[in-house]
Amino acid sequence: MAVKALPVLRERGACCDLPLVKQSWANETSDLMKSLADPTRLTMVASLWKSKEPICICDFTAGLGLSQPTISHHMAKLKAAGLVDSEKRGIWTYYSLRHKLAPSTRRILAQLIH
Amino acid sequence: MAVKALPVLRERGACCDLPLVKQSWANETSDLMKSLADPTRLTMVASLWKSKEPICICDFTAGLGLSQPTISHHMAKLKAAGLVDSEKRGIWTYYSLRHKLAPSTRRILAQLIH
DNA sequence: GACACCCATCGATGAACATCGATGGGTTAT
DNA sequence: ATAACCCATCGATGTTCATCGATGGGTGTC
Repeated sequence: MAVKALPVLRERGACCDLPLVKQSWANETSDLMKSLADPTRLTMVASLWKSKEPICICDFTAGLGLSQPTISHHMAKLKAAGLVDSEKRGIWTYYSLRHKLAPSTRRILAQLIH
Repeated sequence: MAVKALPVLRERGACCDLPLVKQSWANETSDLMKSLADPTRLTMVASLWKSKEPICICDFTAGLGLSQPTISHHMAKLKAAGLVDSEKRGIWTYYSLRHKLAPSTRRILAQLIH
């Protein structure tokens, strides 16, 4: 117990420099994460990503075992996040991945889904 | 208004086939997204990612303007998600990105942060 | 030993979210 | 026109989450 080479300063914020990250980036990215932080929405996005063909809400209600308002609610969140487009074909409203998706967002989804 | 060629089926789940995604994947991935769905935690992870040097909690409290319990709480979530390691050096507890991070998780973070 | 300090945990509070039932607009078939 | 059907919105409810203050265990310093 003779030699000690550990930092023993006792002032807050004096032990190292914290590289503060730009706040706008953190806010925007956390919004994207929030929209994907749900198994139902993740399954929706992954299905749309893989199918490359629009899918209507009625199929999600049948496939996921949730009520139609719930599915619609999740879709509204994905749409608010700019991840999906909606298109009305005859009776049904079809959803698909947004065409003009930001390249960074597309790369994130590519890593997420597979 | 003579010819119409639109799909007019009227049964749920009859218009297309939904490729159901494996549930375990959705649950695990949504857990990861949840741990990242917060500006404070995102800033923490990004700072650790860039610094490549352990950072102590006291610096986060000073740099982010939050109370120490709040920072500790967020760190506990990141640790529960397997994203960070903690190491005690003298007085302070230092946090760093987990060494044995899954390659897929590492790729996701790489796309997220820059 | 006595004190100062860092950090994790607990309890409480207020906000945000997921889910559902019910309602209503819009469209197609009879 | 009437009925049937898809979908979005609204209200309500139970749950989860973020934040803080207070407490307590460790660990150095005097």
